[in-house]
Amino acid sequence: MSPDRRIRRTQQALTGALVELMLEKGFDTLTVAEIADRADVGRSTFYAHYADKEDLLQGSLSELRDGLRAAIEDEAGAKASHPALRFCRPMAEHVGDNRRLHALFAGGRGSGMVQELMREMWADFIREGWPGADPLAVHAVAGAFEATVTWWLGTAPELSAEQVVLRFEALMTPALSR
Amino acid sequence: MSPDRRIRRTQQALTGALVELMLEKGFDTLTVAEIADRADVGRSTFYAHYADKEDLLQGSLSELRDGLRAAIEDEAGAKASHPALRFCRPMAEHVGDNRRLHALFAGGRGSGMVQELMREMWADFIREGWPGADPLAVHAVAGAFEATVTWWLGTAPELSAEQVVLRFEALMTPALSR
DNA sequence: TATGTTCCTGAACACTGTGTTCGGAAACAA
DNA sequence: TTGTTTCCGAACACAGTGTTCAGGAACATA
Repeated sequence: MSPDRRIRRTQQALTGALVELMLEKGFDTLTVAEIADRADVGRSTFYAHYADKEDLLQGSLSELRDGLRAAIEDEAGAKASHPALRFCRPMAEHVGDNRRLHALFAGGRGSGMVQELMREMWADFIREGWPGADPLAVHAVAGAFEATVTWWLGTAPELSAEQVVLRFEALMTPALSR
Repeated sequence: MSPDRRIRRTQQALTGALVELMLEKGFDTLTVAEIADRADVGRSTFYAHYADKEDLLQGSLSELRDGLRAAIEDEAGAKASHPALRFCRPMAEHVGDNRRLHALFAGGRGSGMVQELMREMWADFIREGWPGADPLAVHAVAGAFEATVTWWLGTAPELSAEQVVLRFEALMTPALSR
């Protein structure tokens, strides 16, 4: 991709350090010096590549997003009680397998921006499985799912992904098939 | 309430300035100096009353919350398709009448903390109208409502509160009455 | 392998915002 | 009036940001 290997090295190190540190202490309290240190990169080098923390996050996010989307679409053939909810099961399983990561996304620790992007992504998934959907319904379902995940990870972590999916589908299916 | 009038004056001025400024430019970019200036209060005085921005917000929030709750409970007798949704109509009307305020709450501009508290408050309302409710369902409905309001104010502001309520109730009622 | 370009580095700098301290002036309750 | 409490503003130390620059290292190319 990148012509110069040094650029690739540096950027990979920085995004890697960002993810590591976000898992350890969230995004808001992170400093640029901290990220550069962890990446073993000079602080001035950071600014040669990114304008600020948010800029780096933005860049890293599309990667994470693509990875997530791939992980979901692997199991896209799954059956669901309503096509709009096809995303639920693979997504819930991904959440269950990467709880710390998703706690960052769903909870408030991910800098707002992450949260917004995740919600938008969920809305996309719903739209894909549900052509011609009412936009109000799409956002309502996305919000319901996000809140459910947040509640799951924060308050009822003993539940399995399967249990959450079943209860969520049982709740939302009647709303969608009217 | 307060023994000393100066304390009351100062704290009222500060919370007032906070709300004003939050409406103008959100919470995150606010500085303590800015708040103190707007309140016409010395910066050191600010720190004599509050540890930091968040502390002041916390204090102001319970007021706002109480005001909101009162505004809702005035119209608590309203009919709804399901008791758990009784909060929707008065809340949506309050949102419609105070769009700038709620755009702060629902959107990401309110510092995360606000957002969390609002969601918790919505969950409370739902629980009150729906004793013995499944906690997953409560959070799902609260999340759905929050996302709906965010979508409304951000993407479809031309809708009236009445329209939003009708569509939201039509969507969620089948989910709740099973 | 030699050459010219590009990138990385570390230190320095100016700047903004934070939170604390303190002595004198003003407002307060009694 | 008197003694207490609060307010003020200026000063201070500190942490983080974003920029600049000169020298050295890594690179692509021929």
